[in-house]
Amino acid sequence: MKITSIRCPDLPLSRRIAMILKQYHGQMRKHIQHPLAGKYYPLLLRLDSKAGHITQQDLVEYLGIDKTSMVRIIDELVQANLISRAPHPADRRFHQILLTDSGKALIPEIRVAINLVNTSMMNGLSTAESDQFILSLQHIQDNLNQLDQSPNNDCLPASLKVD
Amino acid sequence: MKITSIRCPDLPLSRRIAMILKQYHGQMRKHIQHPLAGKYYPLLLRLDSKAGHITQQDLVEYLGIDKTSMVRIIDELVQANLISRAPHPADRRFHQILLTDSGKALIPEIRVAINLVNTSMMNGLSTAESDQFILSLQHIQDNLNQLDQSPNNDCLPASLKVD
DNA sequence: GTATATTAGTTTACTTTGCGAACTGTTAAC
DNA sequence: GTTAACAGTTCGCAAAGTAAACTAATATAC
Repeated sequence: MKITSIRCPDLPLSRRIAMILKQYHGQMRKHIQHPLAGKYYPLLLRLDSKAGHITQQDLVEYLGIDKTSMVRIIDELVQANLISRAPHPADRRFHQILLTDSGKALIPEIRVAINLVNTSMMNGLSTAESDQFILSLQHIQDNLNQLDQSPNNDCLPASLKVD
Repeated sequence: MKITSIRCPDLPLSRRIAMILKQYHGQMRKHIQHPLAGKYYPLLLRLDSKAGHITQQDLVEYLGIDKTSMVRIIDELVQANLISRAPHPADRRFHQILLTDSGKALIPEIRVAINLVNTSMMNGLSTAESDQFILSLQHIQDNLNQLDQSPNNDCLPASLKVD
């Protein structure tokens, strides 16, 4: 894949965001040696920060992916010996998902990669601007989540919607 | 899907962007009647704005998707009578992709939906803030594109992986 | 001018991913 | 104890990306 990055001033917002996301993932994969870690670093980070109190369902909600896909991912990571399933002491329906030592060993590299990619992509923005950018992102996410939850007069012909 | 939007202050940037993108697409689909238009509105918009001078390869580069997927999408849209393939007068390898009248008829609704979703998601941000947000997005995209193009061994924390 | 290489688009086959439905095992509600 | 709800699994399907081989048309080299 060589193409990319024709200057497109009239790019719709969603296209721009999608391209950013794609590039971001590509950069992360480039800067993390272990291919599974490059692919599933948000999951591994989550396991690291919430050590021992994460179930598959938690991950499904946190990562916003399908539970059947989650089973596949967990299987893959277990087989690669990066994580393990353990029975939950209080409720045997749950599986605790835990980082193995090999998994934990990957965390520092992941954090380095995130810092590198984040600072690279913010290059040229002032700290005030990049801070504001993050805040706006959170704000936008909140707005969209609210839209999603409101019963939402599906498709009003034109500009009738609440907001 | 009921879950979503657990407050995750430590959400990695890529996750946050991915969730925004997902929600955005969902909103667009909700506000555009025609399911194909809801799915492929960036393509249709592109055809509208560059009327008559777009080939499949152009769209592949613009949208950043695979050329075999592009064939499928074009086939689907042709069959739905929203676009048509026409031979290029100067070079018969090219196919001009054109909006049909039915396709053109969808454009206003798409523009309304984009305006609606964009303003909804920017709700609560000042105009200065949302302007700055768009600028930052463009800046970030440029930064990531440059990273992608440079041969890039920036920081090899571990063993040198050229690519 | 002919041979070769390149390009746009297509086809085929493979893989990945998400999703719905049905299933097991476990806990909660009554 | 029966029933409902939930976590996780399995299966089958559909959508979407990828890679390789292919056709047709054009460009380049000689």
